[in-house]
Amino acid sequence: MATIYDVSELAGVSLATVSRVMNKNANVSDKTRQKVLSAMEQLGYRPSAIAKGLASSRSSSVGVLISELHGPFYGLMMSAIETELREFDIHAIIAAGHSDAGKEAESIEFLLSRRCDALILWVESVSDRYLVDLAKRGTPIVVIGRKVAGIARNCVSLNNEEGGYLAARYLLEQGHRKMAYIAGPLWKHDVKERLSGHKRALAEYKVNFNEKLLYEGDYREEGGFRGMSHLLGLRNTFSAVICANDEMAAGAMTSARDAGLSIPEDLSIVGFDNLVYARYLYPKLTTVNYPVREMAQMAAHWVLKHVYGNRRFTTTNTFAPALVARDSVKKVHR
Amino acid sequence: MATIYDVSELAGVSLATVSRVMNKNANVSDKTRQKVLSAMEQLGYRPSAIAKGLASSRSSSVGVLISELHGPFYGLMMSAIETELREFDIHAIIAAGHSDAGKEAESIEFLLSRRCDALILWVESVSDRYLVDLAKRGTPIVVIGRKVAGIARNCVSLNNEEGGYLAARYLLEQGHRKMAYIAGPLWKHDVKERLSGHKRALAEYKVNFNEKLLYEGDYREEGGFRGMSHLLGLRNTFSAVICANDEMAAGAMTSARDAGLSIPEDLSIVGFDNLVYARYLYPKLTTVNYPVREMAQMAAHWVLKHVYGNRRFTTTNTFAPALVARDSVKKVHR
DNA sequence: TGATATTTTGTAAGCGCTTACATTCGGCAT
DNA sequence: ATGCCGAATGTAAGCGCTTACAAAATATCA
Repeated sequence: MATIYDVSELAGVSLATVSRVMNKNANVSDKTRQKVLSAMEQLGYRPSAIAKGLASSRSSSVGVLISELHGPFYGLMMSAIETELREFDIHAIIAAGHSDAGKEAESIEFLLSRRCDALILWVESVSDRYLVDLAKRGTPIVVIGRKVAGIARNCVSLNNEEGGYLAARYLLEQGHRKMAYIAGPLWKHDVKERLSGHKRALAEYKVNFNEKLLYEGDYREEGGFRGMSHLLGLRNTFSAVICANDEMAAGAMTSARDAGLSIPEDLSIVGFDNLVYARYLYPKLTTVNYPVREMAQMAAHWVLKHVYGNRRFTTTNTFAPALVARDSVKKVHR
Repeated sequence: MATIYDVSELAGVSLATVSRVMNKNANVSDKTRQKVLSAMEQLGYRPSAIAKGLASSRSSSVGVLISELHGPFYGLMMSAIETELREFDIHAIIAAGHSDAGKEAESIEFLLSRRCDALILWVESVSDRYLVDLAKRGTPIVVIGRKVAGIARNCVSLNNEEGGYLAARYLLEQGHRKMAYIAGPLWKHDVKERLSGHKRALAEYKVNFNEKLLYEGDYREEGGFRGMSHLLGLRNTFSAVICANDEMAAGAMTSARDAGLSIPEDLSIVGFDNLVYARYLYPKLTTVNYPVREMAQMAAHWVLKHVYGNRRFTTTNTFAPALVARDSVKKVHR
């Protein structure tokens, strides 16, 4: 592969000049620029990002850590970040944390060893403390989906509590009083927040929260399926179930149907996230919108602004959820 | 950030020795190794992947190009590749090609400039010729999901024709004779192959292929939705529709239902890919399995074996689809 | 026209590692 | 002691760029 030396030789100029035209930087006369450009062309020259990174201590890459590389939620997030960054020739180096503190930390170290200029992190297991310390280590970080005290300005988060509240309130408004709740893994921050919003709405309507009707799922279809099966096996009755995310809602619907129930006639269901496919489920899922794309873009903009000095962006730290009413909830007359 | 110099100084040894213990290479006495290790520990030293790459002309990274960063299909692929590679401390640098020849080529150049040790490519728009030339440029490549003449040994592909055949034959066996077909973008290789397998099955059963009942979709829910709406508006009748992938099947189901049809009673549907969520659709989708994960792993193994010299892997180039019968097809008695 | 300001170009010293080669160190046979 | 040999360690030359700083070329103006 051709190097900058080859180019400089063929063009009959010095190294520095070639470097200058590459970086469209300084003053280079048109004549030399042309010579260099055509030499590059002839040689099929591609600058080595590696050498460039070493010399400039700028890797033009930002590390992105998410829980999983698959899944509609992270997929969208990743995609949005990549798109924003790519426009500025910044590359996203993507790693998975698998919701495990050890792996999350390991992935972060990995990204750091890659000398990323900044890190965008969706982390669930690592402690607030760890993140605060990390932020001090020099590489700028932005935490997405979580609000960490002490580095709040580096966080882009959703008001999950409000989301949980909205879902429950909607159901209450529709007349439901007995509802089950399929949560995500209870140790996760957002899971707890959604649940507490849920309880707040119940309290507001003076209805009791029934612990028996709470199931701890896994945020995946499978967990929703099992959760619903479990709930249906109970002696308690309920007219609606709230799932802490859409994937579990999909699984729950399948399970309910397997049990012979029809939705929403026999049972109303609400999800959370508003994934693309929520509107292709049957019936179309009523859910709470999680503005992932916007948040991901915001994280990218933060980096573009604070790390790469692009002044055109303004940043916000918190986002609001919103209820999206579709067909999976029936109004009940009491 | 601490460098190798800092470590060597603190440990009181030379650069080379530090490098040796990092690479668990040559003969280093236990005593020195310990000194070095503890110096690293003290300094919180992380070797710079960048400097290492420059010096060794090995980046320990492989470029992965897929069409989109989101979407269940690519997500799974990416995830599987990353998992396999990571185990050997090789990192995947992921880029999106957006099914556009220009962007695909650009992304490839990008990955090349990053000096990836190898490339795993899911490309749809770039020509066979381009790929053959690319393979000659030095960086080893493996093409996934497509069989390119001339570099067949570097390809990991699925027999799409067979998949199309299986879907159609299944429907024929169930007694269906009038079927519609919602294809993907017709310029894509796999789309054409699936369609031709479809036609082969029809021919075998002496059933005419009705061009009117062919709709060109976009491989996404949206396209399936529109395709179904279009087909239902036709004067022709049909008892089943085959969608060239599961996402379109999901959209098609929604549209059919919006039109008041129930599935599979009024209309049978078959998908392709067997995405995770196929079994959470209602009714559970009958589809053709695409062994993405296995294929992705195979691509990773190929690289591990041929590029990084890991002899433990054996490689296969072609994979077979298989029909997964679930609930979206009704048997018709004729 | 000559002196000075301004552009344009070149020189060379890194950036943080790897690695071929040279050197040193012990241990052992003689 | 002497000499040899393999193992352990050190030396130094890159890898392909960037970037002060210096030098040369050109423009500007009295």
